[in-house]
Amino acid sequence: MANRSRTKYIILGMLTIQDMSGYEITKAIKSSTQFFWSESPGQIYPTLAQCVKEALVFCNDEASGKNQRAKKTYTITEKGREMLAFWLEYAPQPDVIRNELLLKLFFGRNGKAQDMIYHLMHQKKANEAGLSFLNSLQNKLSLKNADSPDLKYWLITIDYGIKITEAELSWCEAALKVLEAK
Amino acid sequence: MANRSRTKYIILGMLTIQDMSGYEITKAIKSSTQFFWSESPGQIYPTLAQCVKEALVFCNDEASGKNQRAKKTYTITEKGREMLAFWLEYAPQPDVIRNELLLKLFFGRNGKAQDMIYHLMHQKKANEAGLSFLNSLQNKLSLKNADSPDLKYWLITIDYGIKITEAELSWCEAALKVLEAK
DNA sequence: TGAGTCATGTAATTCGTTACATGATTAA
DNA sequence: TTAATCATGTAACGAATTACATGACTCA
Repeated sequence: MANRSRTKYIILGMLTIQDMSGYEITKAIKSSTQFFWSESPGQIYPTLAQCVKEALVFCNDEASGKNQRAKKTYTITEKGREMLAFWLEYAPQPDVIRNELLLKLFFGRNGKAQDMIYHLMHQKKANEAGLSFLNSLQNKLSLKNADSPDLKYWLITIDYGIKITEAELSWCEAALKVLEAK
Repeated sequence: MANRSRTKYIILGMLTIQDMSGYEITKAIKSSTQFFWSESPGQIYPTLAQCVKEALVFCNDEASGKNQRAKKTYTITEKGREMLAFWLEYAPQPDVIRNELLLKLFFGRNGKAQDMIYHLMHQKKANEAGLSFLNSLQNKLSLKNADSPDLKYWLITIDYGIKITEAELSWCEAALKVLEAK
């Protein structure tokens, strides 16, 4: 089943916010969607080139003779907007879920309880850091984009991050209690 | 960076519970770890063969002359147990997180609000079903494995599922309120 | 006798990451 | 001047899924 990749759509989506270069798209993903969607640069650049070929985006080619590695920015085309809208209509496909911490815990009795406790403490700290990142992101976004039609949707995704991280944190604490008892 | 696959470890782990065939391992994964770890049969069989080659598991070969497709069961070896224990010590590696529902919502203003509401309602139903599955799994496991040293760990993973699903459910409801409010 | 499930395995293909190569610009 | 970051891109590789091929057993 070909074409299951959604790199194309995150690129198109990012370009609805503003014109960007491949590098900027990569950075934008890292700073805003990282907690529910990630992409590597080695995926972004070829897909971007493919989007140009399909006329979904337009390349504002600044390639002067001198600088071969000049920054190129991309603009989404009408066709690109249509493709994005079309994709949005369809039911999201369930993604592979893989959580190595859970897998280790599931087989935990074959290892040292102390190691499991250590893994959980590490996870707890990561959750605490994640929570403070999400809270500051929430504030920053709300202030900077008060008038943006995107804001409502962005806040929904951040709310997801916060609720899930809080739940994970409370699970960590409960699990630690179970393993530390006795 | 080779050998990042953890299929080997889930196979070894499953074989610490009891001897199983490849088919049974696949089924066991589907019925117990599916909500945090999945594997496809096309991954299980070759990895199982590899484990035999590395002497991590032993094949109880019932291959009589007649039935070429007889069920083969596998037993974990001492070396396999060591390998599993070794893996358990190490900090879990962060796995790729991909949530297409979130990605669609993030770019939601480029689509119809009604579609986003529909996607969320679908997710809400899936969470409700998941919750009832996890609750019955919790009961079944507790009764059937009351004396098993694995039980404590298994319940921790189920508790994760329940807490996360509940959080997702409450997020769905909150998000629906935001989007349905005019 | 036909459907469904039990059961094992392979091949093709896709997806995506990592590592590398290259070079410009900027701030200490 | 040198380290960091900005910036684009390719090649090699690995992981994993899907689809397919094969065939036995069981139950209605």
